[in-house]
Amino acid sequence: MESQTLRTCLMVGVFGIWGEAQLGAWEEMLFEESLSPKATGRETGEGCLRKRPAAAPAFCLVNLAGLPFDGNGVLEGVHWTPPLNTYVRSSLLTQLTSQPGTVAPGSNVDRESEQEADRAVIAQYNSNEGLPLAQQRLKLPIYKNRNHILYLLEKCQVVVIVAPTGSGKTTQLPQYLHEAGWTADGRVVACTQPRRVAATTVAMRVADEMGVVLGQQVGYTIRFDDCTDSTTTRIKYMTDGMMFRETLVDPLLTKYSVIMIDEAHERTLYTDILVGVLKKILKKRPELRIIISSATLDAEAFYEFFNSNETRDKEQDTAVIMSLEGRMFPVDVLYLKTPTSDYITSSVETVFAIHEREPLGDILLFLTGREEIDMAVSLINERSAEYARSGKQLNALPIYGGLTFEEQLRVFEPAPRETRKVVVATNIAEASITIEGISYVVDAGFVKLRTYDPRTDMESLIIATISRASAQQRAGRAGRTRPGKAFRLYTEAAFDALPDSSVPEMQRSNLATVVLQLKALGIENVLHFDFLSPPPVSNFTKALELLYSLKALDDYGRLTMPFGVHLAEFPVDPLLATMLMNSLKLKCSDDVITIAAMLSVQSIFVSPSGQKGEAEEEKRKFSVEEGDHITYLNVFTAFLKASRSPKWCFNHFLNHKSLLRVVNIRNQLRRYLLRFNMPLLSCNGDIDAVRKCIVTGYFSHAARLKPDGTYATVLHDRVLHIHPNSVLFKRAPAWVIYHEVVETTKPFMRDLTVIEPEWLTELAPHFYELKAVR
DNA sequence: TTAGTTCAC
Repeated sequence: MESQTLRTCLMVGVFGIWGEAQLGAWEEMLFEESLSPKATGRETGEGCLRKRPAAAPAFCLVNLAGLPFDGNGVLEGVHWTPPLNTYVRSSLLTQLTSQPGTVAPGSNVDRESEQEADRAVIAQYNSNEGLPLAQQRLKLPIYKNRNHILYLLEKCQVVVIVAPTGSGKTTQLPQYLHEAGWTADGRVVACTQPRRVAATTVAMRVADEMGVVLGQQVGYTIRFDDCTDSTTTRIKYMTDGMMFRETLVDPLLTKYSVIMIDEAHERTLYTDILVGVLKKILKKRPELRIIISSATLDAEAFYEFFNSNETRDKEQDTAVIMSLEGRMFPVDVLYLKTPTSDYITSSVETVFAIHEREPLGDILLFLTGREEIDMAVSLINERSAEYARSGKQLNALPIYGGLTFEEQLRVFEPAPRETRKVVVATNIAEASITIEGISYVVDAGFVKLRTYDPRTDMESLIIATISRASAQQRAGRAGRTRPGKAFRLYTEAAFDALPDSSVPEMQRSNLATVVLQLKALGIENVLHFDFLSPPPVSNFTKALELLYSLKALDDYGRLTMPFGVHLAEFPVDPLLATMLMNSLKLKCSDDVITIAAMLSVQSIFVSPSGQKGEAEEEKRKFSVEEGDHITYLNVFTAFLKASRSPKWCFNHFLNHKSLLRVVNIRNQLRRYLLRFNMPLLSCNGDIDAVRKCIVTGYFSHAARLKPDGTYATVLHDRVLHIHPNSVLFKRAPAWVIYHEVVETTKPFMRDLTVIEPEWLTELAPHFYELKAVR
């Protein structure tokens, strides 16, 4: 039935009357913390994240063309003296003065580069390679601090270690702890990493150094890959997400004697949650030791967060900061004398200026996204043709997350003789991957950042200025193998005005998962949870409302049994998990886990530049008018029918690795359903059952077509557009539900399914009601 | 007409 003829529209039910006052009342009534009875009283910082205007020209115009660098032109040389607090500065100074002798073995694995953990590790330079491992260990900068660190750990519950990349902290500290007896009596030393690749490669390195089999005394745990032995493993590397998962099983993490949170300065979501949870655990387990390892800033914040000494006697501090030197070569930093308004042009000019004036060495250029990178790459390569006769060519190569693994690999190949390599990268080259041979860094000073607006539940990608910590990290990329130079496309004054560090992910995220998992951990009063940087209250309000509407929380804000408890266990987004939980009723669990797994993986469809037309054509073969979710179902079914063939994927412009990952995730989700006593049921062609099941999770993400061709959300009447990647892009269904909204140039709905409006009131009567318009 | 980067046994 045509919905408009019903003369009805859908109205928001329950949540129209919900305000923050109501929530406040909730809070007083019922939340009680199970781990620690003491509320902190810490204020939550609402509005911590301010949106910056897109592509904000922080600088005004200057033309760099052909101007020399050294003193008499636009760029002036400034030695690297970042305005840091004293202990960090002292460590940096040692770093600068330390002899550029060798590359620490630890640094090889500190920041490995790879797209998937199952791929071969990219080989990196290690001038100590000829030495036996034991001797290499003694050469590390951290070695001379070994006993001091161990002493501090005896004395204090928390040691904050400030150590730059290459100090050896990640590989050495857990070994020192093991040697010093912290792993006696079956106890385990753990070290968490923000990235899967780091966890696996560091574990391999350490197993090597200790001469043991990986998975025995030394192991790692990441999603889908537990390479540990419950009885023999003493040193365990793991992702921070996995460590948090462990708290759900063993809230006091009793088997660990020391937990090291590595790369804490990155302030990822899970790092921040863990830090808060660990603070609680410390109160219950005075014998537990925590090492927070941070590359640069933030050390003071961690120290203050953990130090529970209320006297003025420093001797009674429960936390201490210790700084270590790194093993890096000096990097000269040069700033623009006057700002630029066009950082892309400026960056290209700078690349050529380096090429003409500086000795051999590759260049790494940081921009914000694919569009900018592709433009810069073609500008550089075009102009480089002019150098063809002189034999001194430039070869520009792009790298960003959206490229296939093979395309990414190209930046690791050494440039041909007489050619200088220019790697044009997103933030991916700041921490995730390391390219050897880089001597010059050009830093435009911007990054694309995800932000979250709780009012509309929308995420946006905005271009923002980087932090000083980021700028420093980027500059450091020039000094990995020999002294280098960093050219910052902003003034020194602009650098000084940058924030110390970027806003932690925790403060710019949808908190539904965080709230759900904290509650599963027994922390009822999530608003008063002791966060290192508390998120805005409105983000919590939104998350609590959402979980209530999914029926994961009851009227008292407690997890419902068993629904909410199961929801928290699923390693997927709560909306997705709800869809899975409801799939039994609608008899389509077998199909819905496929869809959930497909949505958990990015870039199923491949669209190589130059073959866009063919790729579109192939995609159309799988497309159905019901929308993207059912299209994904088609793709996966066809993939299985084609026996998971890589060639078949290649021919149909599908990402084989992504689809294999889907198989993996799908199996994992299936295990969860079976554990919850939910048998796998196939819809047997009843696609409507699948669509309805999607609605049971995503009813709040409903939108309807307006006469002008745009869409409006049912909830807030927000204007939305169909994302160009959607199979529904050129169609105009009257009612849709969407998986997510991403605001780039416009607010786009990504991953859509066509629905009947009646389904909303049928499947979510607590949320929607029908109301006559006239 | 479009894409920062991660993570979850």
